[in-house]
Amino acid sequence: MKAEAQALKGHLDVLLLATLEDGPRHGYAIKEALREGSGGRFDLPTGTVYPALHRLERARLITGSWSTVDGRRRRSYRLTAKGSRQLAADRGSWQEFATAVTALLEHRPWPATP
Amino acid sequence: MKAEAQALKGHLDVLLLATLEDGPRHGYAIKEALREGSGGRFDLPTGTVYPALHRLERARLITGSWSTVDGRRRRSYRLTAKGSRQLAADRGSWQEFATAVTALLEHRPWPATP
DNA sequence: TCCCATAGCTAGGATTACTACCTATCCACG
DNA sequence: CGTGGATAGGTAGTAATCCTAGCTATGGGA
Repeated sequence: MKAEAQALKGHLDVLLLATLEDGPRHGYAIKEALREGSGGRFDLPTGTVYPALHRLERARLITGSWSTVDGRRRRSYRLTAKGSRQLAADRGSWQEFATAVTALLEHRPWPATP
Repeated sequence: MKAEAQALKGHLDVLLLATLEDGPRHGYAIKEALREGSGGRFDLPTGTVYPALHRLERARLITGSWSTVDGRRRRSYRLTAKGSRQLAADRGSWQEFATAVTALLEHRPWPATP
């Protein structure tokens, strides 16, 4: 059993959607954006990224199109309308989730302070 | 496929350990502590809680002992020394993780602010 | 009387991210 | 020239996690 495995814990999809928010990117660029945007913490193997993109495409949250740049084929992805809505919703969920976990870990009562 | 499924996303173990930080609790009480401490957000089914406790016990992060209160048998758990160390480490990991995700979702450059 | 809260449990399934592997191009360096 | 690294895409199979669905049992209140 590995120690650092499963580092993304179900939040990969939001992160992928978020990297596409300011315009289309291809898979490898998305991977790099996550690595750089997280200070190197999320340096994901391609075996994590590509299947996830396929999953998002099947769910119609993103759409991809092939192109060729410098002899290398690329698949560029962009957010669909559904994907944008999902991203907004997931952002909210993350906030809630993070607040709840932090509250429990910091031993604070839930912010219901009347 | 369910929408709200998999709500814990790999962070269940830290939360369980955290509820035991201020003293021993039995499984059901742990479940209630999580529910109340999260404002109802983490209302976990027992099929999530009990197997997780067994997992933590196998890993020697907690130890359990049987007792009987009001004719009901209980298994009380408490943190081991290893569990305490793990909790401290996991708290740090959570902070890092949450910071990274938030940075990416908020489109901020990584906190390298000079 | 009957159901709810309390208290414990398991089996099996769905989902997820990972490891390990593969192909191919372009470019820098020796 | 040729080799390795960065770029760019991919798959198969596995481990881990949390969930659903089901089970047993007690005590107390409607």
